[in-house]
Amino acid sequence: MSRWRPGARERLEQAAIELFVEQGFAATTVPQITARAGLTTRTFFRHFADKREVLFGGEEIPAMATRMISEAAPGADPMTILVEGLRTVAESRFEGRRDDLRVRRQIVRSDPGLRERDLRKRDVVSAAIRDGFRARGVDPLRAALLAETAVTLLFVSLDQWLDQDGDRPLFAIVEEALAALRQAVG
Amino acid sequence: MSRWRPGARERLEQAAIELFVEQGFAATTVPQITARAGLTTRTFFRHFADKREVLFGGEEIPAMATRMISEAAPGADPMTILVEGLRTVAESRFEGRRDDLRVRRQIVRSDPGLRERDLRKRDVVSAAIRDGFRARGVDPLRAALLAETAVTLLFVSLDQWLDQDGDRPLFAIVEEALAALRQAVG
DNA sequence: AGCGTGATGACATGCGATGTCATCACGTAG
DNA sequence: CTACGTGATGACATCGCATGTCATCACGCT
Repeated sequence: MSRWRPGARERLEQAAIELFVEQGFAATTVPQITARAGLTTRTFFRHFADKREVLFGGEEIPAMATRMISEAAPGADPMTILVEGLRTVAESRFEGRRDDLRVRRQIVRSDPGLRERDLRKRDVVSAAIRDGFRARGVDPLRAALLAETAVTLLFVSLDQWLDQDGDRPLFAIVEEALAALRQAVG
Repeated sequence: MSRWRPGARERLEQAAIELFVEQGFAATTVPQITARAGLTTRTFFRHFADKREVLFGGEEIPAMATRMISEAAPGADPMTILVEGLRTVAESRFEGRRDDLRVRRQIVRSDPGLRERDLRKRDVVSAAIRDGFRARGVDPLRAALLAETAVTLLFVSLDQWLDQDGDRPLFAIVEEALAALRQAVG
């Protein structure tokens, strides 16, 4: 084995979530997190830019968006690309993780600072989609509107999906939301 | 005159914007702002919850949204209420302030933390619209989608409006964005 | 065996943010 | 005219986040 136990980042994420649930985000200090993970404060900030970031590790979704849009068939309709992308993201990144996501949502809702960070992460997704469509030649206004709409559909549906008692698939709710949106604005 | 020069809040806002332009948001300390405004650090935090908030003083837009939605004609179509609300906000809160808003946008763009705060302010607007429609009996899914769409239309259009060299009215761009959205999702 | 590399620990520091109490001017009641 | 309440501000202290710097140690490569 190496000098240090492996998985420092994962241990920090786990310890942080535990402490946030136990005593709240604001009441949890970084030294408490690192103590539980068996590391030092300085190491925490080498893995995460700030205390909030420990809850928002992944950059996979914007990367998926960029890839899926750039690899779509040359003449494909943007809205078709969008819906297929939403299906892929819903099924690969959210489906089957409802309990974890509910815990996360509860923590995020408990702190305005975490809500801000959450919104910025969504904005990064939106920017990736927007830039992806622009690279395909979609005009900037439409690209921006499509990107914002995609993020709206995904996260409004995500909230409904986490609220429900049953187990309707997330993407079914996304499709329902899209139909509702079309009716509402049309 | 009173013991203290009046307009402490306005002086702090003015001094902060000046310093942010001169030397950047991160490089500006609260003591620098208060020194220029002739006040103390403690007084700054009595007027603003944190350093970012000095750029986001107004709560008028969510209040306008709540009022306009609740006072609309009983049977009015939600989308009609929305568009009329966008017209009112565009003309009363943005039109004629392009230079100020450009400076503000530049400052906000220069710092990720300010971008986060900006997104949260938009989210407050969205929540006000959503709750307003729910109070009218609109079903929750549609209320959330309408609210997010309204915020998207307003701020995507605002960006285009600040980018343009000419002087098309903001609301004209909002209408163009709505047409583009209808075509894109329909 | 020696060296480079990368992750971590140890130490120091600045600033944001907050709690507490004192100070002073104004308005109002008596 | 005096006394008191009220509200804004100043002065002081404190905590925790965030960051810079250097040392330490294991591993892999040569």
